Amino acid sequence: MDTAPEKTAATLSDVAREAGVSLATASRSLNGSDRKVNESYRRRVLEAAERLGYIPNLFAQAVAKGSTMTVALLVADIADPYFSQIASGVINAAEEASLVTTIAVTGRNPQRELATVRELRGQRPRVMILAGSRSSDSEYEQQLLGELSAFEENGGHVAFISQNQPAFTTVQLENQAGAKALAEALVPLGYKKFAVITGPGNIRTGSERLRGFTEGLATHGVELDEESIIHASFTRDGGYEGAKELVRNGLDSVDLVFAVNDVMAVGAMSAIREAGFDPGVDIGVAGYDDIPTVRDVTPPLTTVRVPLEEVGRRALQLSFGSESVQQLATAAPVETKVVLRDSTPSRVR
Amino acid sequence: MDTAPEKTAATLSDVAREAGVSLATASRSLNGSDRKVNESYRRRVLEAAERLGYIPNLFAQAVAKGSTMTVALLVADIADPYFSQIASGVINAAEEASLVTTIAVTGRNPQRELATVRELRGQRPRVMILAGSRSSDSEYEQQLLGELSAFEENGGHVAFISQNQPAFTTVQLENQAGAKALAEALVPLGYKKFAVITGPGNIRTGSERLRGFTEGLATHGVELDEESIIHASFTRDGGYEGAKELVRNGLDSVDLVFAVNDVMAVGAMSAIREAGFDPGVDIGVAGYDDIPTVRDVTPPLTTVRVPLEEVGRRALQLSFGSESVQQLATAAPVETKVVLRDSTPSRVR
DNA sequence: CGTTACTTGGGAAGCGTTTTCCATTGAAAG
DNA sequence: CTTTCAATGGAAAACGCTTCCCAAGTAACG
Repeated sequence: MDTAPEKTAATLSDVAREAGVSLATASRSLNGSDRKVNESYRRRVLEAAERLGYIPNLFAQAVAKGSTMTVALLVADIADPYFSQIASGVINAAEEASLVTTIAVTGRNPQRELATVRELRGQRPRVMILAGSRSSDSEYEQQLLGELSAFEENGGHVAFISQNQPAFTTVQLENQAGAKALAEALVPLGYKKFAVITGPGNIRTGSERLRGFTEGLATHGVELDEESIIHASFTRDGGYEGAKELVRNGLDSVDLVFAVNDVMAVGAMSAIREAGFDPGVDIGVAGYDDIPTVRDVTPPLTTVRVPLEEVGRRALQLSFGSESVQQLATAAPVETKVVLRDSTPSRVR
Repeated sequence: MDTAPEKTAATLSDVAREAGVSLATASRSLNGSDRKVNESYRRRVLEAAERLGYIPNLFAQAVAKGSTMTVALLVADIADPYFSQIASGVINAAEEASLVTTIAVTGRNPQRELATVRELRGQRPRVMILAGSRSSDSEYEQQLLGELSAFEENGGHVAFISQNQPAFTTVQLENQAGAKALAEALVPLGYKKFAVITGPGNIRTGSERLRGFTEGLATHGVELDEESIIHASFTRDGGYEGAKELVRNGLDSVDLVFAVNDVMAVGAMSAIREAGFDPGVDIGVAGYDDIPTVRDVTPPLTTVRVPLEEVGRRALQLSFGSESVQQLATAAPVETKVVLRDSTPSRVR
């Protein structure tokens, strides 16, 4: 049995001893301290560290300093492109600030989300970023908000993405305005009879987009009746099933289906196609988010672009900014923009 | 200015004092200790903790115990579905074992990868999982391997995904065998003239898949000439550009293009379509990985399924397993399977 | 009952750092 | 020459926890 030697990693005391200096001096030479240390000492320490392959223990540092290098990110599902893009932005921004990102997933389960937040607090992260799809289930919501307030009172920062969460820093995603703009861009193309596939009632992002869309239609005097709104799970399969239901209800009268996010829209398109309709020809389809893949489905999907990477980045920066910067940026929402593609060709003449 | 009170979080001593017991007893009642503590004491501690909103400081625990609760995951690009699915598996498995996952991205840059590994060591994670696309650039590779060995010598675990990295635990992805099987499934469908879009020469996953594919063709007496192999970046845009190049070189003689991963294949399909060809009709297209979106592109993409979530999960489990379990599982690669879809219809008769 | 053997609380050491505080030195100032 | 002060090294306290070790209490046993 080739049992490994398993000598534990070199510690700072090892380095100090090796260099023949005190612990204090070693610490000061290695980690950015304001205290000056004689160049010759510093060199000796650095060399000793090199020789021993010393790597400072981040956790011990955190304990000693009373502040950590971590930012915690909560997402519903990291495999969903929406979240993985946000994560990408957060991670990159964090690395630039030499912070470490830890990710936890909630699976859109409020109960689990609450539990996760609680556990995450144990990490004493500098920032906790909660991304999207917060449910509006009030029982848990209260507790969640309470937990987060406590976290902030102990010196942590919280940033929400997408929710308008008055008590905390938020990267506003303008779901309602974006969806409204989409509707207003669609009507002039000649679409008359709309259907919407949205998420479960308790998912805010979905409701907001639905509301905005309805509003946009109303502006043009188009009404969206109850039967054309169908609720499904917030995933690709949800979109697929939603469209199936739409088909069952008789798709013929419908002009255009708006799925409240791109993955749902993509699923819907597949279902529509399977039902023998030709998306983009027989019926328009639109999504929301502009995730990368929608350029590559056929036909390319009309959607509302939201710069997800940028959003993640911004969430991190915001949570560090001074009060005023936060106010400002919270006030100035991220730029969303309607992107018309072939899935919604013009129908006029 | 509504300056927050900013009382720092309750500590274990606070709890002990509040409950009127010693630190030791408090610790033992709260965190799973083997030592039994009198029920009445335990209750008092628990109540005190509740009252104070005490949450144990994970880092302090880690320092005290000399072992951490983190697993570090290194990916090239978290926004790439390939990696985000793996990440999903890792995170879920980690949470089940109540471990915290930290993610770092390397952007496929060997230099950055090396630096990241070095920094990650500072976290003293229980496990470090390096996912895919390791380059075979020997200069950095040596240093990387050295860094990892040092990490293991200090008691850490390392798991590779996809690479056959003899010195470390590895989740084998059978790239070569999978691609070979794909080729062997494709030839009988009547395809004769193949082209391959692969990654930069130094990305192993790409080379292995290319090699397997070539091998599979050879089995059936089909040869793949140098000009039909084009190198591009390992991303969607790489696939797109690669296909464009293929088109420029004259696509007419080509029957089927195999892109070594799905995102590339999807990009390639778009380029092919833009060039006026009809993928799946004029020309077959195949990818690799079976990421979720390929079901929803048109036509649905033929590919090789690799259960990415499962792979991530397994990577984590493996790195904890006993020696023998590791050997076994390292030996038993994860199951890959050719999935024929409409992008490669049969051409015979 | 007297011994021995468990239990179980608490004091204190220890984990790997940072940082406070003191002590020493040497130079500038009078 | 003293006196004062800015520099800079080191001893030790501190961070928030776990755990070793001891002592006191209780149970078991002959």
